[in-house]
Amino acid sequence: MPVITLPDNSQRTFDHPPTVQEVAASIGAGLAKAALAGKVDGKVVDMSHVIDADARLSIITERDPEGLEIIRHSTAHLLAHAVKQLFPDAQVTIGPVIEDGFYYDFAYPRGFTPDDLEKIEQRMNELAAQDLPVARSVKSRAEAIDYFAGIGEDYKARIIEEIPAHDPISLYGQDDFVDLCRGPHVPNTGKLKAFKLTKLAGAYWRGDSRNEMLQRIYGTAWPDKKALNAYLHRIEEAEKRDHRKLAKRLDLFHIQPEAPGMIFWHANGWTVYREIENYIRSVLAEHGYQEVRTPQVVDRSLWEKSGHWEKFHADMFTTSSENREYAIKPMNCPCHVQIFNQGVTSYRDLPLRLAEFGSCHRNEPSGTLHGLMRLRNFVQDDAHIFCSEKQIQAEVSAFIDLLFTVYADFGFNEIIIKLSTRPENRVGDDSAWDKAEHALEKALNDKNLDWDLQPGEGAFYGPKIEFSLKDCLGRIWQCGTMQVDFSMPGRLGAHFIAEDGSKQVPVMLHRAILGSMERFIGILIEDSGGSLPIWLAPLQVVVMNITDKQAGYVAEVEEILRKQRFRVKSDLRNEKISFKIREHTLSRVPYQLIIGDREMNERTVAVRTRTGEDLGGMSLEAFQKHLSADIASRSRVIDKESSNYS
RNA sequence: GCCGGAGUAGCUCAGUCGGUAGAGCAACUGAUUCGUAAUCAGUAGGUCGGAGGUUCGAUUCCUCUCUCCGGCACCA
Repeated sequence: MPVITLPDNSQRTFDHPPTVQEVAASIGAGLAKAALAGKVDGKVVDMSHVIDADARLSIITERDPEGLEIIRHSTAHLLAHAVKQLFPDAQVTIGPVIEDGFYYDFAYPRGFTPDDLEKIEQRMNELAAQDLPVARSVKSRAEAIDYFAGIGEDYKARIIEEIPAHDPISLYGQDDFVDLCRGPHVPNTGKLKAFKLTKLAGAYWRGDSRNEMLQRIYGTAWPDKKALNAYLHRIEEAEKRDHRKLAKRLDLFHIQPEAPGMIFWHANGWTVYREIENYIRSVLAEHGYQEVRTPQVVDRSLWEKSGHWEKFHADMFTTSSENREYAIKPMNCPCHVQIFNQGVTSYRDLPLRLAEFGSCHRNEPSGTLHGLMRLRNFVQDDAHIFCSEKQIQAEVSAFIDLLFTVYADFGFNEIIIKLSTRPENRVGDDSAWDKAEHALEKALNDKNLDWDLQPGEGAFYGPKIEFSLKDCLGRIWQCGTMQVDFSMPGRLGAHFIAEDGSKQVPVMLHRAILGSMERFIGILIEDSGGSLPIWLAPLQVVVMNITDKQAGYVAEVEEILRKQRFRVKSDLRNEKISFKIREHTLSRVPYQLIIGDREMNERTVAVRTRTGEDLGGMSLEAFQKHLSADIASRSRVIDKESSNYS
């Protein structure tokens, strides 16, 4: 009879192969009640699972990560159950667990409405309250297909057809609802105590836009109401950091319908932009790049040679004049090759690093536009490194180091790295792709970085490493990139003379640190909640008087700071000091100087920060020193708590 | 592009038996000169995203369209 070893290494024996439920009950009634599943020799199984051999067992409750995942998965089933009861014509498809929740896709001729969502959630609550037992059963493939086809669940039948023939098909039933599922699931619906349906969306069947669109319902589920409410509160707070909302409050930029996907930068936002651009400029100069500038509008023939016209045509804006057809550049690379072609011929000139803050236009689909994150006109901190094959590894490696240094200056530590390999739609032969993919992979591994592979996601001319950051709601946006391209230089006639006198085609590395200036700024705004680090803050210091008497001294202080190139403004309005402080705190001005009779007479300033800290009185010289040091360190003066707007 | 939702004053929003629109904040004017997150009073401000249609009459009903928001697909 099986010997069960528990996590504390105690052992239990049974006179028959017990279920997980029985073992849990033998340990204690409380645990048996709290149990959601078992982990047998590392594999998560249902409570009803029979243990027929010696095994290590741990009981999973809602406190375990696996337990939470089971709750979410079972809640997805509960959702499908409720939908089938309310809308019998709807067909179920898939319902996986995702970060913080789950979704379920349904095939239904009309879209669900927000009203439907409420009814469905109501029904889910009723079904959970009934504490329905959830039972697992196993069918053969043929039986399962027959079963689902028989009840009109064509999508499920199609899913089963793709499961390898020898795998058993497990079904989970609760009340009148049966779903195909690998499991495991909670033992009964009463375990599902805290969930909420969050949004409705369309989603293509099997994620392919050539297929029909299904109705997706998203939801979130937690062990208890408290955790659910904490999650909802967290999302609410995160939404306040939305860069589009903060842009309005902080007067950074706007977008209007006449120019969808393009930014009208206001003075405040443009100050941030310029600071970042100049910072990158200095970094590039330090690392051996030359900045160049190339045309916006270029004849079609160049795009044909580069391959863009064929592979990227739908994404380009075109225009014509005097019988010539042009494209507004979607990328800078072909233009940089033109500069390379103007002179460089010797291997001694390589690697040649050409950088450009290149303004690119791409005709992105309307549904994709998203504030600063996804635009039709954006500027890349772009550069192309022309080098020999031997130099690739060192260049890629140096770039990765540079990128991490820069990101650290902006305070980003959590960087998501992915390697995207050859797509279906591509130029260049496979041996070139082999080399390019290998070079990138090696660079990542040499640095012991964690990265994920994204097969088929590379650019049409080469594979790429993507460096991504998350926005306030956890959406991932690609920022930096490094791409190895063995094709384009050759297509555009680039070559150099090697040591041995032979004519060779250079390799081209496409790389960007921030990616799109706009997107990076968007992320930065959300990450900082609007409290941009002082070196980027549009306004660094505001000087305020308490009464009209001090106006002269305030103007003097302002003038002194302005002459030193600090971004400073005075606020001489006839308002109470607390009113002014509130306003400038809400607009996230890092330093607020308060000047009353005392400061005026002593020729000092009283310093308050946007986080509400009172630094007390100090001489103007002392403040200037403090300010300079703060700016130079690029340290981030961020208080995420106090950057919440009510 | 596809599915769903939304578009009312500078901002945040109210306004469903269809009868030419309201609030708070901001702005402007006046009073107040007040030391660390909102002083008081008054004034002004809208072709209700745009175009058609139904109607005696449309912010409200219908159609088309633009933009935005959330997803999907695509991508920096």
